Amino acid sequence: MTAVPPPTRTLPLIDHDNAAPPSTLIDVARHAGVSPSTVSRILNGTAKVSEDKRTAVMAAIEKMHFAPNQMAQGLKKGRSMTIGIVVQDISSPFFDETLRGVDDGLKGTGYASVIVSGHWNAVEETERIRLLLARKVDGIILLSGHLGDDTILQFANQRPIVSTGRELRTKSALGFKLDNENGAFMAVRHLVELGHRRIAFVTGPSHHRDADERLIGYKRALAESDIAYDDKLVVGGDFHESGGLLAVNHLFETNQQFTAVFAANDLSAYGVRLCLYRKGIRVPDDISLVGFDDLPGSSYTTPPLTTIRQPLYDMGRIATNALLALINGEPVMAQIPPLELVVRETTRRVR
Amino acid sequence: MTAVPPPTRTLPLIDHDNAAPPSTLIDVARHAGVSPSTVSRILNGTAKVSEDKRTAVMAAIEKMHFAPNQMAQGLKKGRSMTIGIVVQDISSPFFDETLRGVDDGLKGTGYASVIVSGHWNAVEETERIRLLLARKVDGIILLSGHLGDDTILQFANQRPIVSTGRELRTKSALGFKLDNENGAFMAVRHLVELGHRRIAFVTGPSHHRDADERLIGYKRALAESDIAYDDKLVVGGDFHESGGLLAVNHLFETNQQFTAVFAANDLSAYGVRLCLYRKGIRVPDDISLVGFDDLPGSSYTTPPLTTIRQPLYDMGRIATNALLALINGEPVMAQIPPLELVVRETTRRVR
DNA sequence: CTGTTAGCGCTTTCAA
DNA sequence: TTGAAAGCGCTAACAG
Repeated sequence: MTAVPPPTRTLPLIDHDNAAPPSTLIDVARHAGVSPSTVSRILNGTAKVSEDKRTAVMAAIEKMHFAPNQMAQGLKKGRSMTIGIVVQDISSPFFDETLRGVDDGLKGTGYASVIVSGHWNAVEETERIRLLLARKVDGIILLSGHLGDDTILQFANQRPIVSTGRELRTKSALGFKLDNENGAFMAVRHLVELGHRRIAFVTGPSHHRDADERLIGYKRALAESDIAYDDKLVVGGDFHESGGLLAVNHLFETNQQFTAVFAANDLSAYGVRLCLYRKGIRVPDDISLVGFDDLPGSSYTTPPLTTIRQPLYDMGRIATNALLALINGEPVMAQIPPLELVVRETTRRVR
Repeated sequence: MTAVPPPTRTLPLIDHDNAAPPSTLIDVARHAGVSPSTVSRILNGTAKVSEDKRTAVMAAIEKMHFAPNQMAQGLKKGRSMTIGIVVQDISSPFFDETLRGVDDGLKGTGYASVIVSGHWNAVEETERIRLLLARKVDGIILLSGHLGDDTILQFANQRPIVSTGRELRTKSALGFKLDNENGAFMAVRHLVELGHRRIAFVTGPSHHRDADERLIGYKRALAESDIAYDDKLVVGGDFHESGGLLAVNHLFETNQQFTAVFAANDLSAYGVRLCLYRKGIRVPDDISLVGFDDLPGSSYTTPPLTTIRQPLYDMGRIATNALLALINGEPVMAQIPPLELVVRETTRRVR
């Protein structure tokens, strides 16, 4: 027997399976008997390549299950084919709808997205954007951000950014927003037209831009209808169900009289709805209710919710197209659909 | 005047702004008067570095706003610090909760995730996994996948994979599932204990593993309660609200008698609820209703939904921890919490 | 403790 | 049309 010195490292043989060694472009080249550049050219259509070499290469690629290493490609080309998305809440139907739009907008472009959450907080948001930038994302979409325009602009000269919830337009940054004030105006106006005059308002989180604008719209609608503003009818919510429930509870505890409530978003409205149910108050027979957002679930509440529809999905698509345009240095144009009142079954004429 | 030849390329000067040129590690080294390796060592804590050099480097990093290029790092180290998540629906409260768990599990690890959707379809799912692999993700989490175990295993020898909804355990793949059958059993059992004997079942999509198992649980509960199985009480849904609504509608159209309905998931239950509302049937007074999932919204439906709680968030965390362990070659152990019945207000004793 | 050197896997001049 | 060679930004031996 020949004494072969055993390898010094003990490999867990059992672990090997049929582990396919990830093949590289060089492997393919070797296998096909051509140079790496030729393979690259075929992959990218960068130059004309003779038919026989092409087929040889294709065969090798097929056989070796080769797929170019995107990190290497990215490093070389300076493009990661990845965009970053900053949301505020990783699990909220609100952001979901928008993300669906983004996803569809990215379809077929070769781009993938990494989603991070700013958790409704400027510090964390900044942090996350830094991370995305270090990952060399090719662009960033900011959904309902909490940053100042100046900060955005700062970041935007590293990578293009498009942001919802703000007006902005430079060579590398685009922002667009919906008319929250007018949306709220429409909601309250609808209620007024049904004869309501004591209309409560469940606000969003304090200092939240959208929420504040909705409050303004509420006030304006009252003013234009010659209804005196009563701040005891305005009660604090937090854009969540629990906030809405607590808010209306508070209204009852302080003995307010009202025939309708307008909630700053649909989630709050759901909470309001539950509170009313608990008190045995019928919707819309006793009290009318209007939300804001038109979440996918809002057509299936009991009863289906009257609300202001935000074009969430479209915003995702539009933001994506705009970002792609910015990245490619193409002209951007963003035509965003307006808010609209969706009358379902939680509102009715006051008796 | 000296005639200076104009540059051949016309640069859009206006575009330049204060564009900070992304600095590299080499820039930092030069700036601090040390070698690149020293900078790298400081960044990675790979070796001891004298205090003065360290401070010089830190200063340079600070000053130049340097952040290491992750693509270069990744290429070199063979780790992208990115994991891939495959969901089936980019905007569903079901996946959201799980994603939140994943997100929390990743917190502080330096990993980011790219989320892709298989759209409930094996072909697309395979395609997406290929994409993730080409992106050199360090591991993959598969949520409610549609692939066969063999396919998973195949992929798993490129990168570790953990999957929900299947039992699996190799060196590079882990799968775990909840006991859907037992969950359904508990739901129906609860109804039976309340005196119900005519219990309708709204199924999930056909050939969907979880859905099928829930049907089996439904049947078993009936059998063990000596209630004859009546297939006219079992009607097809699709895990969406609309399916639930249509299903119950069908029940009425075919004149079935029943006092309770068990929906294969919460979304279906919402649809059932709406159908009942439209018919003027009270829940739970006239008909009891049980769902499956316990989505975040289910405690705010009207009335709050009795359902089988899936530990969605925990599954996300557990899957993440397991994947991280697989990636690092550590031993994995997954202790998953059980399903449980959450009794809320859509069920009551039959009169 | 620190600098030099050689790549990671790919693309892209530059010549031929 | 095709190959050789340089290099994207970083890390990891290997000397010193």
